[in-house]
Amino acid sequence: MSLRIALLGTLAHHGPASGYELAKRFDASFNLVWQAKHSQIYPELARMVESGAVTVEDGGGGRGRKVYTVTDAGRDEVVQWVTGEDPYRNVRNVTALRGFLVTLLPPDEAGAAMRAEEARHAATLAGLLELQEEVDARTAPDSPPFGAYALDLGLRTTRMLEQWAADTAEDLERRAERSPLVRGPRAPGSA
Amino acid sequence: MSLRIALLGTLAHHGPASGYELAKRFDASFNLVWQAKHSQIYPELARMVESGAVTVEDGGGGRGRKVYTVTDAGRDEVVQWVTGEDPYRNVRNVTALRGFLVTLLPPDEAGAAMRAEEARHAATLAGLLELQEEVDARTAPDSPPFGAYALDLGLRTTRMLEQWAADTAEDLERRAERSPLVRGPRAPGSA
DNA sequence: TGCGACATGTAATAGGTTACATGATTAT
DNA sequence: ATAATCATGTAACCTATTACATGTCGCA
Repeated sequence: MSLRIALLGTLAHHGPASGYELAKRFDASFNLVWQAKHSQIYPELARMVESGAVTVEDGGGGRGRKVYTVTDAGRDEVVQWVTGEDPYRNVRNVTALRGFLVTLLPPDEAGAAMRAEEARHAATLAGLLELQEEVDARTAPDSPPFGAYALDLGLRTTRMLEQWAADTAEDLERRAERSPLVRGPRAPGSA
Repeated sequence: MSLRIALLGTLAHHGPASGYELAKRFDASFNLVWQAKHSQIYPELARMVESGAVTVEDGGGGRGRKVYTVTDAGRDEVVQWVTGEDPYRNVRNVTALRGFLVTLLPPDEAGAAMRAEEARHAATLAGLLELQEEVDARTAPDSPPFGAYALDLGLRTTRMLEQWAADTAEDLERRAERSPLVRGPRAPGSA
């Protein structure tokens, strides 16, 4: 259901677009937030035309370009979704799974695994900061914060993940140093 | 593929269990990290028996209880996965989507939506803290940090989300103050 | 005897990825 | 000409959720 919202939302933000353009947007800037392949997008657009959330026009060019525009009903759907309560609760947290399973390794190997995790997040952070600079450069200072909140969230998330990996690695390293027998305080950051 | 790892991991942590017990674990403490219904777990267990990652024994009781145990090969698979590089990159971030779409609302409504988001995260945090206390109470101080790193990550994530929602709400409220005349909910195609 | 917890499965459907298939336009 | 990009679609397959279906055991 949320792919539909994501599509309607981007159409509302950036104006009418073709399925192809939407697919590219999901591959690029929107990639932090949501992902979708064209094979998923095209049928969804067809369904949305059927239900009246968008309209189609022939946009000429290529092999018959189709341009989609949000209707008032579609816009309403988005507003309803943003305002409404969360029906969401699907967690598939690979990082947490790793953090959970890392205790199956001997402490020194576990520490190394977490250092690798830390490095991955550091690399992601660098990429995001670059993206932010790029966005900042071509955005007027007074313009509305389209996408800026999501980018901010991405940065915060990555920094948090990096810090967690570092702290967890440190804890594991302390355990490895102290003795081959596992002992000691619980995870860092526990209040 | 990761459901398999999650199952093998819990079997390695807590020892042999039935599909029913695993399903309950996914419903309770493991819920922060991963989710799975029994209808997904039973077939996966059958597949794992076939590939030799686990073994089955008849556990008697009920209507033919089956107890599953990890093999060395299964344990190896988990270690390989934890140690290995990430092939993961599937983002379906409902919170970020909300943050992205909230700019479609007039500033005051957007601020209210973000305050609601903040409250949701605050409630989650309260639940997690309760869980942590509960876990602490029945865990010996010397025991290894099984699951503690994942719980720590859950707490950090929720705190970060709550803070982000609060900061975003504040920003939106500032903007609403500055331009008290409500613009329509339609964003006229950015430019 | 009837309910709730224990226990296992299948079927239908929805959501998502990879691979297959086609064709026009533009730049080298 | 031929490769890249624009452009749209379908099919096969995997993953995940909801609903259906069955049966045992213990307890009130």
